[in-house]
Amino acid sequence: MLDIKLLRAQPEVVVEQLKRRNFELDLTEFTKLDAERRAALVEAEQLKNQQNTVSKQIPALKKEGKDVAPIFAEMKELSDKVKVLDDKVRELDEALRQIVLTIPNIPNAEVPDGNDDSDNLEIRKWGEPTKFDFEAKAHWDIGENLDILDFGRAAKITGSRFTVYKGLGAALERAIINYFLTTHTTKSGYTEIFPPYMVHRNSMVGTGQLPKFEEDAFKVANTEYFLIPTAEVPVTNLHKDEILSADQLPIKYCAYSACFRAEAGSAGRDTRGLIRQHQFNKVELVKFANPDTSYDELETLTNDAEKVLQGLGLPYRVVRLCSGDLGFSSAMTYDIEVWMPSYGRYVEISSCSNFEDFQARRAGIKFKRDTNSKAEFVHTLNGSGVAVGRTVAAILENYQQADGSVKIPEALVPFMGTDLIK
RNA sequence: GGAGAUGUACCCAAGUGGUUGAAGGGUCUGCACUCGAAAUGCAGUAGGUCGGCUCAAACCGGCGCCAGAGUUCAAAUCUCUGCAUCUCCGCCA
Repeated sequence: MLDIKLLRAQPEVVVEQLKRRNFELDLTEFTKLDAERRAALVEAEQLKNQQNTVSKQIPALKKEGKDVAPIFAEMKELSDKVKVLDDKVRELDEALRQIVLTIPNIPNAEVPDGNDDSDNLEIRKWGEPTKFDFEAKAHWDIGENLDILDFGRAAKITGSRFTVYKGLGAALERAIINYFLTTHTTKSGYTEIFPPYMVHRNSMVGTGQLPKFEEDAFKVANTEYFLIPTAEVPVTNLHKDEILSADQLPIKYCAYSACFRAEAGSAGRDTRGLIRQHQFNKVELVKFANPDTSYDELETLTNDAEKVLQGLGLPYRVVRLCSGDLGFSSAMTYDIEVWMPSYGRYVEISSCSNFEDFQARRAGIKFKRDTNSKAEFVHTLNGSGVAVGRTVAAILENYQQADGSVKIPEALVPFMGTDLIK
């Protein structure tokens, strides 16, 4: 959520900044409602002040035996007026909130201008795209040939965009989760969280999935709960409505969770294999940072995510998303893209973002520089560290052998108990 | 799922309709005393949020006793709904 004071004071600046992400912001309705709200609020507050003043005198007047009936009649009128005005303010508040909640974050100045992912800026590359002296297969074929992935039976028991992992396939998924969490907690200083997989509406609003993108989420029938699309939602909301102290920052959490996405609007895209599923596993990194250093924290967070890909020996590159490709809540995002031989290109495996105070304002997450200073919003950051299913896909494809077997990256062998799937 | 109880500030806790601007402790902070600390004394410890006036601060006002709705001239206090916690029962991994 943007600062309402900024929308008031410099609307033209906000409109200009949001054009960079191809978002046309029309503030006429906002400005009108905001002025109405303040007028009604000031009037209501003046009347309430009058109510309070008179109410305080009533016990004394009663004691003196004065007739208070005429005063009560007057106060009744006042009270009715206040009720009308309060209702009006409440309605306007809600209307304004709905407007502000659907305005995306302002891109950071360092974000390159652009329309879509073709305008993203490559920052660095690690490793070289894998070369094969035989005809390389796609991971869905490798997985089915080795009898470790079963898309057909997953479709039978649930539907499309689900996968059954079997045998060493299931073991590989589990080993990767374990390797990621172990690395982040022991090498990079993150505290592990295991969160609920369902959250209420307010949490989804706090991180920015709602109200705008409800169609992307799974809502649990007969409840007001949503299946989490990422551990970002419960983990960021851990500190909702809290005031932290500066010496706690940065707070660094990592969390494994299953993630659930409706994938509305992506019909026909990535229909084969593990790339785009309704349910997938992910280890997420989340930081709560002092605004002064949040961009340094974004760099280290991205590096922490890269670390696990380096450990697995998977070639990747890091791109800075252009303004048009930026997510709703983000001020700046680095995507980490792993080399996927079947696609013949790099494919997103992690998205690391600084949301600045956009989520913190929605969720009420603040900190104090010291005991006497005013509470300020923290900056929140997160990134995948990294997507597990896509890692399985990348390992199957990049480590496949001519005989159809797949070597296990050395770092995973202790977690797998074997160095080969055949 | 059933029955009962509870929800007041950083913590404990008083408060059954009006001068509550929420008692009293604890904690913490400052000051005094002290070489320093402890003890003691004094002071502060309701922050936050939304507004007004402002470059800003100061100042002034609205809200605030889990959340929301209601009754009333007036609600921490009465009523309803929801949420959370605790105890017991049922069920269950």
